[in-house]
Amino acid sequence: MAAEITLPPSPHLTARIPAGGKPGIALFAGCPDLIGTPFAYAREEEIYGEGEEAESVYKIVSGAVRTHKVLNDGRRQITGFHLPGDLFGLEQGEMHRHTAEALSGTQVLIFRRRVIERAATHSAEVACHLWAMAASGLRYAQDHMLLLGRRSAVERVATFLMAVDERLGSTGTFALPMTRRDIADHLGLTIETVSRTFSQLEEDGALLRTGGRQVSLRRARLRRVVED
Amino acid sequence: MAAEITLPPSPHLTARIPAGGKPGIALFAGCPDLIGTPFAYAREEEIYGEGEEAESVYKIVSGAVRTHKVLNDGRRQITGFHLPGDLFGLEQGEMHRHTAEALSGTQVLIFRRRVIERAATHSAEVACHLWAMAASGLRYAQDHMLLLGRRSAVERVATFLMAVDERLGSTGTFALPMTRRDIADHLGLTIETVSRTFSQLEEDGALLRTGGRQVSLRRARLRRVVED
DNA sequence: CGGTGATTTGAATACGTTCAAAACTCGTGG
DNA sequence: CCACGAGTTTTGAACGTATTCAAATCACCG
Repeated sequence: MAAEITLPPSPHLTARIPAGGKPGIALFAGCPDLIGTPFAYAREEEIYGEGEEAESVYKIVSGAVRTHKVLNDGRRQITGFHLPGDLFGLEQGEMHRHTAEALSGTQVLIFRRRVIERAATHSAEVACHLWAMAASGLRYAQDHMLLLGRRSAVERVATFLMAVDERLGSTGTFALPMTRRDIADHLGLTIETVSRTFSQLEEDGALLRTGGRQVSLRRARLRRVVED
Repeated sequence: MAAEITLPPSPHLTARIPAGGKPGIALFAGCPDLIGTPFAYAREEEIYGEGEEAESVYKIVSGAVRTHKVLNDGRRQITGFHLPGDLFGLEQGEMHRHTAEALSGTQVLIFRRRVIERAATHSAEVACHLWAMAASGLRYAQDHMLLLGRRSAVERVATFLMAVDERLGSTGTFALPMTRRDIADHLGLTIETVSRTFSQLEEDGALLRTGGRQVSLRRARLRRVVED
């Protein structure tokens, strides 16, 4: 399934690339020696699976990726969505602790984990970068724990929409890069509840749906829903 | 409230200290230059608050600590419990992103964050330690996301009991160091649901309660409840 | 334009919550 | 040593939010 051909980049996300300057092929801004190999995955293609040996680390050039964990009966928790510029698959340990799949056609740069790890043992700068990455993931995960443990369905969906808007450039109008199922599995809800909540938010004038995944947010109203 | 006197260490937790050898006063095993100052907190005392400047990092010598986040209406999510040998309060950034409080009388070693951060920029070893800490926190948080987003009340409580047992030495019999409210706020439940779930697990023969917080686990049965 | 998968909507159900009160623990003082 | 009292935990009953099961509608790709 993996294709080395260049896939057409997903239209709603590529706009972000220039925001951080050209992504280049280096892992970190100041580390020209950590070079990645370009690669591409098709929509819904698995990039790596939970339990596999963590050989590679990925940086998104275009497209979008989800990472998740599953229980043996199929219940799934999406631990994160990753957009252009984001790194994923960076584990500290030999194994991947979740599965990664492309949401849409996705171009990445692939780095060898061993090389990065070795660089970290020699360079405090690289190691600090790795620390920063892990710390930022930790902040996100802890915020999400609060959302999953203590927020209602409307609050979860409203929070999610505002977060996606911000990561997509804060235009207030965008196409969601993921399905209702993905949203549900990220927010700890069912697709039906997510759908009903979208409808409710639309009735309340907190958003507008114009066909499919396209949404326009009324940010002030959404903020009032979350209210913290 | 903060006291420099030596408090009697909490009896159910101190047994763990020898497991990792004497904790000493250094932050990491191989870094004798990062020295901590002993300090003690009383039961229920706040160690630091969300939003405060993160001046210090703490390593527990005896006792136990919880860290949490709150919404403005009081809903609380406990992001972690910390036992002897554990580090907490290590942020990457100027601010604490949660509140830390002592569960019982707790002795800690205090380190200056600035010193650690500066050491990290010079020493790849220190920086790698910090990465390892953050990565281990991230693994825990992501596992907990799955629990909060996708597991039932019984599964959450059973998972929690097994995890506490393991951290307390895998004896199968111990006193829970935290209240029902703390457990509830960690598992995204109410105290009533936690209590009812304990009762149900006892009926099912998965555990035995002998007064207050003392429990004896039937691990095989608990494992069957979680079943993954 | 047809078909397939995604999304929305509806009705019934279930799980966990809320509100209320009883029972139990444990520290304190008589 | 026992009794008291405050806080914690347990139990009960009614309720509500999100889930489940089912079906209709919509969007998009060929």
